[in-house]
Amino acid sequence: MSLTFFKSEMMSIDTSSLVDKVEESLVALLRERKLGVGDVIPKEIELAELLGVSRTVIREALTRLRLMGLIESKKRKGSVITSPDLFGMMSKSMNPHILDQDTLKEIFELRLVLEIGIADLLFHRVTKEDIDELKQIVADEPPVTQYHIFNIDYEVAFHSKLYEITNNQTLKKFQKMLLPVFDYVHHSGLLKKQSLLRTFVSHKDLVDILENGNPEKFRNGMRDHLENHFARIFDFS
Amino acid sequence: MSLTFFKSEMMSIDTSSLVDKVEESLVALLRERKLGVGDVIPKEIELAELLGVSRTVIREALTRLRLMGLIESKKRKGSVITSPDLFGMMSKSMNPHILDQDTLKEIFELRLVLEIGIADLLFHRVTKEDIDELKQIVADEPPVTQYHIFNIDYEVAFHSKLYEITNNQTLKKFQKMLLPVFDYVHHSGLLKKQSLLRTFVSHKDLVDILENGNPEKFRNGMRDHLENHFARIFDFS
DNA sequence: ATCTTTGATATGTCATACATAATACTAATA
DNA sequence: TATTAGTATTATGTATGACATATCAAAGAT
Repeated sequence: MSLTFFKSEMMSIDTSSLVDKVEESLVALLRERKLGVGDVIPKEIELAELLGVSRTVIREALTRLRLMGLIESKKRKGSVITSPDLFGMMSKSMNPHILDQDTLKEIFELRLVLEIGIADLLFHRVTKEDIDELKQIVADEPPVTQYHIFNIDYEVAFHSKLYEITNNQTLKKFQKMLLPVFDYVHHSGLLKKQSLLRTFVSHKDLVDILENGNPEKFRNGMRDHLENHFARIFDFS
Repeated sequence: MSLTFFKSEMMSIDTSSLVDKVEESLVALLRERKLGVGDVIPKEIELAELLGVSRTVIREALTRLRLMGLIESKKRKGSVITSPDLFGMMSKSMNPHILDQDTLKEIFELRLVLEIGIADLLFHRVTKEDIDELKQIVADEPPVTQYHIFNIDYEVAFHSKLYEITNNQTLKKFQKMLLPVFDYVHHSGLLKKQSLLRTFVSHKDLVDILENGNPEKFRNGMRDHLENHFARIFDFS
């Protein structure tokens, strides 16, 4: 037998634990039985018998599903299937103090990408009320000084509202999760200091574009509005 | 005592389970002790004693951390802290068959947002080799017919390469995770059928823009390239 | 008929024992 | 001496049984 044979054999050895397999089995089971949101799944002991493992393993597997937001467990009632919260879990590990620097910077970039990319969604879904609300937010902002020192609260309020307008909950949750990281990176020494070269497209300008312009203009406006951040990214390396 | 008193009492009752608390305690513990990637954490029994709970509870809590990608457990060695894989967990629940329709559509949108938003990253980081590779991919594609029936494989190859050029691993992983969902939504009856109105900006056009144009042109080009998808989204509701 | 109590039930927690795999240590062999 | 084979140790993985607790439902009291 050749060495490569052994290697391929080695590679194919199942390194997953029992719980891993049970987890898969459970997901498969749910799909098989076409169980949807709201349906209760068999109780732990039954599952243990069905799959031929101990309740401990079942419980660990169920814990994972619960963690994924796939099920919710209630005493006496059992576990019911719920619509998975994609970001519920993720947000727990989205801790700036734990993430490494590279990832942090990448998340910073990700936010910029999103803000520019949502232009079309915005224009298609924005309402008169949204425009009014944005105007109100802008009106409440302190006057922009020459040095463009922005208040993080107003910054968040404005951009959060934009995500809201997209009417895309997934996107909204995603942004909410990214926020603390963005804030952290912004204030940490991870990126080059702000250059403050010139005055950029303001929030007010963006609202104007959203009201009277088109997606293309908005993308360019947003790109310019974020120039400060982009400059910090690109200057770093 | 008034009713509202009772109500507020009720509300403030901690509904979280022991495991929930232990989980928080553990994360706090790690941060407190300033444990970084690679450090081993105390063994399960020690943690059980330290926090005054059974090993079962500790294990469930550790399972969660492991699931978050915060730690890795090895027999005999114990558990060591790892750099959390933000999307490792998420990708498990990113199962088209499990997600509800609204979320699926939102993810579909998310992909479009990303592709348009990455223009600046692309232009800042693209190399001559990348351009060549893209040209090669395009050259291998079958001729685009009038009806714009695209082959999903070539589609994926091209767009994946774009994400690669951004040199943003987080973004890349994110895209990889979104792919199956996008594919699923594309083929499912969730969205309106393709309208096939006209010929759009092709992959080749995009490469040209990336080579000779600027971010703004690329964003517009990509927007046009994706017009088909956007039309399906916006026509739905 | 309504409220209270009680009991049944399924998950939550605990304790213990054993299995398994990876490492460290020891001893045998060249 | 160095290398290998075997053995012991150790921490996680799995199994089992017991009890705690919360919730629902039915029986019972008002």
